[in-house]
Amino acid sequence: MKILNKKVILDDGIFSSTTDYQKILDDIEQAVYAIEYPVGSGGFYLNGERKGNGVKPIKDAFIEKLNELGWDDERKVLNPSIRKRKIDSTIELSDGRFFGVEWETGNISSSHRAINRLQKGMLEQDLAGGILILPSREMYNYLTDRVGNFKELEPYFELMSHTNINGVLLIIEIEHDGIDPSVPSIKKGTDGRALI
Amino acid sequence: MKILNKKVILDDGIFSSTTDYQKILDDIEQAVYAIEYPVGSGGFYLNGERKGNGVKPIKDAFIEKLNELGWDDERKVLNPSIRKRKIDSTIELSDGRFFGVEWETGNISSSHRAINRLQKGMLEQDLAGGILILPSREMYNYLTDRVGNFKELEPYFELMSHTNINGVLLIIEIEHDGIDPSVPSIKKGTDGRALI
DNA sequence: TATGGATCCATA
DNA sequence: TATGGATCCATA
Repeated sequence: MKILNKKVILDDGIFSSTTDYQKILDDIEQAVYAIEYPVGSGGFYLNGERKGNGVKPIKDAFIEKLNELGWDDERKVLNPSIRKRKIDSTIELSDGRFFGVEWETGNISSSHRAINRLQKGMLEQDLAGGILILPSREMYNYLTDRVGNFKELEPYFELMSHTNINGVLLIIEIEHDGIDPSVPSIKKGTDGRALI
Repeated sequence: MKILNKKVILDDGIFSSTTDYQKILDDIEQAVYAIEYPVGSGGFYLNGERKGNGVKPIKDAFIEKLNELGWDDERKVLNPSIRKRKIDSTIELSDGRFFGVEWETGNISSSHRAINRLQKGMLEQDLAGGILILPSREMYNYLTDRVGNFKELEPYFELMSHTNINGVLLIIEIEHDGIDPSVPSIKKGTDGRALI
């Protein structure tokens, strides 16, 4: 899997200048690039059937990879305030706050909620920042109809930036490495481990 | 149908002091209270089956009533900029701007998008304000699972207020008048006219 | 019971 | 093709 774009929605320049933040970006890149399909292919290939691939296994693979890098998925996290926020994956920072990542697999409308969930955590000082990861519109063509995608959320980026909430908020656009008609469709319920 | 609550999310005190705004609130109240089920009962009664009632006919009845009061549903509106915004119902103001109303019937996550849609219109100066109408949690119990409801959006109200966008933004909580096991369930696809 | 999601539909 | 919706599922 590859990263096409990292769009900065909010950045007050403070947390983004820390080494904690650099480590977070490294982890995210590593986890995205680690997602393989088929396993061992050295890349992420979809079979080209439009609306033909389920999204959950891809997300599971990413979250599992972050777990390996020391992050906590929403079931692992112990801090009560963070646990209630039900953020896909979080990591604790040197100052006791957290950083949250959402990998969007629901309907595009739930991408609006995901951004709100991250901004709410920032506004309430639990989060130093957050990242929402979305498929490109090109990748979206091969996934479950109406799932969140970068292009469809783009018209709202300016609105989402129009606030004085402190911290860093990014939206990262990802994409498959190519189409390969010989690979099977990714089905709903497939074990995410199979994609790392 | 009755109104339980009018929550002010944004109000800069300017548009909210106009007679245009008073007329808008009157129209909304009139349209909500005009929704009857069964027709002629003088109220809005649900049959008490949990998750048993479709929401579209209720919305259709409300939008049709606003049309009668001079508002434009998303298919009627002619102004190109407003038309693109796909707001459920709008009305043109004395100053050439518009006011928008969304009656939420989709998933709760789409209520986040509906608020963003209204705030975007306000930020871009097309709208002087907007209203989102949501069922109470009590009413939600009898509607399609996971539809937008006031209580579930409430934790986000403070975040939604945390911006300096000009104009008025309200969230109105509505509720049925009572339960009557003798009335039929409201089914998907039922003509909204039947509920006015 | 509460909340995030996953999926497919309708219409311009 | 693009966008808002409508519905039901999974899990804590």
